[in-house]
Amino acid sequence: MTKSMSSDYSDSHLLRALREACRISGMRLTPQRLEVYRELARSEDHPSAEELHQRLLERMPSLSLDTVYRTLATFARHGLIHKLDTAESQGRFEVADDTHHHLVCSRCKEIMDFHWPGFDQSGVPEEIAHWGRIERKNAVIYGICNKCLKKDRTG
Amino acid sequence: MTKSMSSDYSDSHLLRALREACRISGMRLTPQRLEVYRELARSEDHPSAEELHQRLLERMPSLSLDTVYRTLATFARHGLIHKLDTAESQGRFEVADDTHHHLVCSRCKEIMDFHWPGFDQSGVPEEIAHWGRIERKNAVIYGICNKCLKKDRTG
DNA sequence: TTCGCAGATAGGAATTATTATCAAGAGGTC
DNA sequence: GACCTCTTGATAATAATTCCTATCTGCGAA
Repeated sequence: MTKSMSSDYSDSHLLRALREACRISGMRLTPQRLEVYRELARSEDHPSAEELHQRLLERMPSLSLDTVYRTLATFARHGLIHKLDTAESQGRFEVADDTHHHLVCSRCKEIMDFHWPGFDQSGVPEEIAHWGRIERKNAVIYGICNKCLKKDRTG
Repeated sequence: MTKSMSSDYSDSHLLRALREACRISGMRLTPQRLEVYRELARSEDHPSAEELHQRLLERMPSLSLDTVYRTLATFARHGLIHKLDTAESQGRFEVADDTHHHLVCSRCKEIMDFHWPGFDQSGVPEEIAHWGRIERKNAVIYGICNKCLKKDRTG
């Protein structure tokens, strides 16, 4: 959807981002990391670690699944990739009472609820108006909470 | 946050919703289900199946973890509760290239990307303006895609 | 260019989360 | 109250993810 043409042009632009991130954060650019990143960048779907591993095995027969997991975690930590937020998660639950949204601290992982009537009342973008029957919509906001920010400063 | 006072009043209103859902869908109202629901309703946090099970063991020492899992799945199927959508999921990934959002078919589970500049450009509600440093926000829309709707009609 | 080492990898084993199986038990309708 | 079917508990099985450790390597310093 998003990256409808992963041309050489856009590939290299993503690879530049990767190199840049490595340089800045001191993260090493290993062949494994490069390949994981390229495979993910060229994927039109939203693969799991397992799926990426399968796809990469042809090119890198010795690549271990664990490395894929670790690499993805590393990339996510540096903001190069996102883990999707779409339930079927490793379950956390709440009663479906009033509609609200979630604020997640990416440091301490605490989840806070908040209300957002403006969002609730807005429709959905034209682009998806004819996709099917819409049932509900939910916003998730990520950041770092004051508690964790303070720890940074003092600790 | 949301249910700041789980008073008897609001408890009973939720329990009514549960009874009603049971009546409509033919789902049986067992003591286990009642307790799982009540415990979740009174929880201020967002417990996992494991956590709920722990909390309930005091009251129902013979309650099995499996039952908690099954009950939560049943409730979710009937829309009585939600599984949260906040990453730390059972990983699906994508490169953090352009910002986009996700459309999930609750029937076939397919995930589609879409763009929503109006949402991207809107700020965040006053309520959370001082929570900490906001890094990004993401919308997830649930529904049933045309493909699945069509299957319903023909199949 | 070469060297050294902190950080990265492979491979398998261990954990953790979740589901399936199945016999026994209990809602709810008549 | 009896019956039928859906649920439960216990245990086993599977899936997803992380740990362990010996070995290797990217890359900054010399």
